[in-house]
Amino acid sequence: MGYNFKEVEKKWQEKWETEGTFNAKNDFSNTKKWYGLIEFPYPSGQGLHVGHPRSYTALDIVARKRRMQGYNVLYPIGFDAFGLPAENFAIKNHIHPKIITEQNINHFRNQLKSLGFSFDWSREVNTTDPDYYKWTQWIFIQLYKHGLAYKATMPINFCTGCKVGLANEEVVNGVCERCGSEVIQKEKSQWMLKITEYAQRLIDDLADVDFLDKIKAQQINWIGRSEGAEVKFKITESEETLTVFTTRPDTLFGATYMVIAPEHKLIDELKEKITNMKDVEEYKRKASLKSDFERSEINKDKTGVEIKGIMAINPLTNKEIPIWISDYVLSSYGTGAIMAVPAHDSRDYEFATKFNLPIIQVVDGDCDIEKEAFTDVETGTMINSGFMNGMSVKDAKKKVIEYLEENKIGERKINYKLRDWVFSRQRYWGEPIPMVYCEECGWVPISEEELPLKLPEVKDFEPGENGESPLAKMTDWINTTCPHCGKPAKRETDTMPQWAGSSWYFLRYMDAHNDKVLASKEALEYWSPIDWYNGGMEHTTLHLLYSRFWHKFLYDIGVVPTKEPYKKRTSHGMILGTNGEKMSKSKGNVINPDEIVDEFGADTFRVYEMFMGPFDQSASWSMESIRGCAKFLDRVWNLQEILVDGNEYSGEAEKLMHKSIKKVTADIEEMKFNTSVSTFMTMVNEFYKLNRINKAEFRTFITLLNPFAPHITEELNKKIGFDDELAYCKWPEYDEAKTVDDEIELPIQINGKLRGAVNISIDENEETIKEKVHEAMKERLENQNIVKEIYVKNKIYNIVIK
RNA sequence: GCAGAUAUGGCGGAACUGGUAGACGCACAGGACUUAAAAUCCUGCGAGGGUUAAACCUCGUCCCGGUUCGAUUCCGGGUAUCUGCACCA
Repeated sequence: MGYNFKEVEKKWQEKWETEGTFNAKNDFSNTKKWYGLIEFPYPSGQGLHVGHPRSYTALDIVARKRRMQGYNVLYPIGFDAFGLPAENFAIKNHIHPKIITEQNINHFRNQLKSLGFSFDWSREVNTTDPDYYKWTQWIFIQLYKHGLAYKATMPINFCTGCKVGLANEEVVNGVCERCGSEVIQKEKSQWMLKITEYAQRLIDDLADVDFLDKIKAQQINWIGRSEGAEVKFKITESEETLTVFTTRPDTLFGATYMVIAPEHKLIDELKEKITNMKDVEEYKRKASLKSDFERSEINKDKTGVEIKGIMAINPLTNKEIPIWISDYVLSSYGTGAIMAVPAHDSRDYEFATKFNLPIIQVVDGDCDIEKEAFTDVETGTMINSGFMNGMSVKDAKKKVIEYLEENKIGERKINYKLRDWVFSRQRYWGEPIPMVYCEECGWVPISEEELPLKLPEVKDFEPGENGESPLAKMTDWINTTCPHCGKPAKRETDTMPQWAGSSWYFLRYMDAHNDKVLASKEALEYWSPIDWYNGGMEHTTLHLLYSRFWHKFLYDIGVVPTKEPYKKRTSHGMILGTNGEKMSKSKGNVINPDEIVDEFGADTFRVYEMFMGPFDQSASWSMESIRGCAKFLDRVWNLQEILVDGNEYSGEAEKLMHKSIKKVTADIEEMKFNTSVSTFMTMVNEFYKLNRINKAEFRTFITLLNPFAPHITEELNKKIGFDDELAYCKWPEYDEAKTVDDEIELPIQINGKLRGAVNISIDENEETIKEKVHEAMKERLENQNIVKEIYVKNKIYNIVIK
């Protein structure tokens, strides 16, 4: 009789659901708690992607193992449901995004349930639910009250055809994805969050968490701390100064020109004095067409215009040097202006060579300055640098900063690449920003009792004409009174970015239905911090940083008990199409998880996704390989046919059992799920070779396999006569002494090449091994001069001959 | 461009802290069962040479170089591919 996965999986899923088997217990007295978190999905119209279950299965395995180890486990799920696709669908089809979102969520929920994850569905959250975003808005108000939210003028992508603001994603090769018109950068007043104030702490506190090293590196590089100095340059014919940030103040004597970003305010301030304003304006216009990314990408061919009529003065040499405008300098980094030292910076070198600007070498070292810039900071010696001549770069740096500070022309400065977070979106489908503008009082947050500030019902989701949110057309909603003085006032019409809801969702899971606070103190104290967070490598910069920032803020104001939200963070690789490319509708290589579950069942699906390759690396889908996993589970099912009695491991299987328990127990912690599955396969092969498996061995085997394939193992457990369920049974233990072989085959090498092997008992005396080895290698060693013999205990015996 | 990662048979991959490269699975080939096919079971399976068969030999973990008795693993220099780049999530 074959294994009927359809019947069995349905039976167990229904049982788990009606009994709430996997719901976390609100018993805060159990001190062993474990909180596992996966990134909640965006419920797209395409349904679940086969990539989602890779992460969910992995932590599901850990969660199930933890339950067996006696932990009170919280493994929640929810939906990050605000976002562009639903809104764009709404515009096209005139359906409210709320309706589409609801449909999509229902679809996702069913798909997730069909895979047998041990989620606690009683705590499901949905970021678009007013009961949820009430608290997103509440956090924003706290940020505002603490001076971390402010208004600033920032550029948005603006489509000259549709007259609307666009997301970066909607800009393809500089034109609008929809209408093909030119996209320009347009200045707009937007809400900003001061994440830069937390930059140093976001770096420092990484020391206290267990994130993969590569994730820490990504975070640190993204924040981009660099030490250097700010230097003020005087401008001729003017009282203005031009301040630059540089990491190489030691090369100040070699600064032969300045470059400012096209958006730099100096241009406006000195436009009376600039004699070639036309050229400058034209260059600015062209630059506004490019994003920062394009600007740094296309730096092979540098462009720029000299600003005529004004010069800067090098504060050390007192020489006048020209000021240029170029888009390789970004307004968003540092001060938006640089001092160019072409001899010691390769971008400046390229620019100077192209425009014939002077190159003065100030650091001497092993390099031909005629050919390229000398950028090494370790070996050089200062030249052409007045009071710094003869110093090392390191000493010169120190000296020049002292000099700058003494003479009040500059100071030591730490700069971060990290920029403040642009928090406004000119969109409908997002959390309304709970702020009101009053002519008298300025920006005022709405009263917290009024939260949630619900999205008004609108019919038309088209964005407003001047890059404004669709809410700008809702005059009834906009007009309100000032919470402060009571006079007529207007609401903010921009909404929050999708990042908002996902920056704190993990807190809501701890106490999902609380209507007084975002989560109770007891729940926060008990469940914090998240013990293990797994998600995609593509989220390791932005989402991770944003949520850490919010968490730190909530810690500062006493809402949460820990500095960091996540104790441990790991990442999974992407699942690619069968052709090795990213799955996408247009490429026609999308695998639908429903079809896989229908054909093979959830257990096979889960086992396959764990077996397909190293968890942290991308893997291509293979329809052939998944059949191998289905076959494996059939073989597991058929083990019943060779089942014999026995309450203890039999002698012939004992080593296998202890070794396998050890391997799987460790593999799960290290996320080496693929080798766990290999271990299961090897076990099954061994049982068939022995042509018997006893009850004790069977029970251990299905317990180990249960987190991977929960349905079939629960069913087998019943079939072989156990009354309990594996979900909360005890995780198997192993005896270290029984995991080692008594006898091993010791490989023998001659000059590092494998030449044979001898059987030895474990930890055998070196003398007798030597005898055995020499006996075995007798012919090869005849008339040879033995130079050296190396024995690595129980590993290898190497003889070096000459 | 900047940042992070990856590279091993026909394919996915395994190999603990530098110690028998290729576990496990797929594909393929041969055999058993069957009237036949599917399913299942058994055997083989890096390349080249060698042998009736074996033994055995040489090469082989992206490329070039180094350290070492010994390198997929460590070091230096390259190449290729993947991911992110702030309004996709």
